[in-house]
Amino acid sequence: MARKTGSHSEITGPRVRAAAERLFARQGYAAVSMRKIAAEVGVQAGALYLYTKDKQALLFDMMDAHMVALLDAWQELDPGGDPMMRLEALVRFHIRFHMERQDAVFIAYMELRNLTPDNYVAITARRKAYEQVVEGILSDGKASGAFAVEDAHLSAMAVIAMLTGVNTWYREGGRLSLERVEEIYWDMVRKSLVG
Amino acid sequence: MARKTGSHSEITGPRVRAAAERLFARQGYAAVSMRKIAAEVGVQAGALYLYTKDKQALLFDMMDAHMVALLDAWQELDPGGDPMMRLEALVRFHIRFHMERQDAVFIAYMELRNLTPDNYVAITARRKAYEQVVEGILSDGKASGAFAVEDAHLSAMAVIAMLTGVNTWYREGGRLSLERVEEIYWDMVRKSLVG
DNA sequence: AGATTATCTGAACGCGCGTTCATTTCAAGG
DNA sequence: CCTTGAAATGAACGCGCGTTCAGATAATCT
Repeated sequence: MARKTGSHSEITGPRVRAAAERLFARQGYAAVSMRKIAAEVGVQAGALYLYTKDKQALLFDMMDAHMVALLDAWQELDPGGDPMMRLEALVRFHIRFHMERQDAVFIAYMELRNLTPDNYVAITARRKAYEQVVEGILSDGKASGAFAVEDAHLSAMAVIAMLTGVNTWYREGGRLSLERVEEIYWDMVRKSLVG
Repeated sequence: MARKTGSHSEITGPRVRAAAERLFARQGYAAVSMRKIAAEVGVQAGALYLYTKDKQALLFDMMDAHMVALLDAWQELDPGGDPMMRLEALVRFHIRFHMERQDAVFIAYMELRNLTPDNYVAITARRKAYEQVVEGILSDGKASGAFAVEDAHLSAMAVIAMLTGVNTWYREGGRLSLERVEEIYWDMVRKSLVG
């Protein structure tokens, strides 16, 4: 396994990234050594550098890929049009997408401070783009009279925090199915935004 | 500065704890060395051990103190009685309390995985106690018909996530005063829970 | 089979880690 | 002025860190 030839690959090798993602999510970037990641892959530490420039690139690559996947997936799914329908689609999408990527989400939220300044700026820009997707829907709904929103930015942040919070408590096989959770959250979000 | 005599103090020295809290919040527990904390206090690393058993105790003490302060402060403020009034009091209290302790809150959420198993259990128990405060209010309101809540636990988690989320975006001197933020969040929470 | 290239090892580098402890500094009380 | 004991130093300990690289190994192609 490895890159084709010459200089190191632009994209972290998938097995290395998967191992790093698991470990970063469970123990945190700073607490995970290259040797631990290598052991998880079944290789010596030096071999990792065939797939990644350094440890920081490992973190940045997975965070950036996650944010891009989030934005792309929503663009694919965005029905456009009626703000109420768009928001419902987004709420359900957000919960589903985040629940399917618990490790990546955890890392995206917890490891921002371990990014170099340049990388921090890049990831933060992606986050802002997603926040503006939500804020845009709320603004449209406010303009059309569908939502009774005083401050679209504040409400967007409130909705995102609420939805992402599912990750901290929901466990598969629990009392509620994910479909049920989706339903109830959408109900709460909708009610909190209409007069 | 230091303990009275004999064995190390049960309570981390306040200056050491303040320095550790600042640094843990900004760089993370794993990335902060005892030498960095010592430098922040203006002392050599060895001197820290006059005030704390070890690095782990530094983390646990501040997290435990934070959770106890949260629970005590609410007990002091809890008006009891009408669930709607209690919930409003809690929403405003939660936002204010958390905004005044941004570092401690950040640590309480981010550093759970750096606790030893015993310490993790202890802190998690405190968290559950607070979650049950909120869940209790929602259950009462459901029973009395004040709230249209399908699952009190889920709604409690949703509310807590939404409220704590304020910490991630609110900055003093911004567009909105904290009073205004309190107002809008309470409005959203209330609407999301009534029919 | 032999050559070529991709893949990986294992040792090494300088460094900072958490923690301990004998020793020194320093303020206060007699 | 001398004693006491608290407060802090600074060196030391063994260890694991991120990263590099010369060399070994394994796969592929002619």
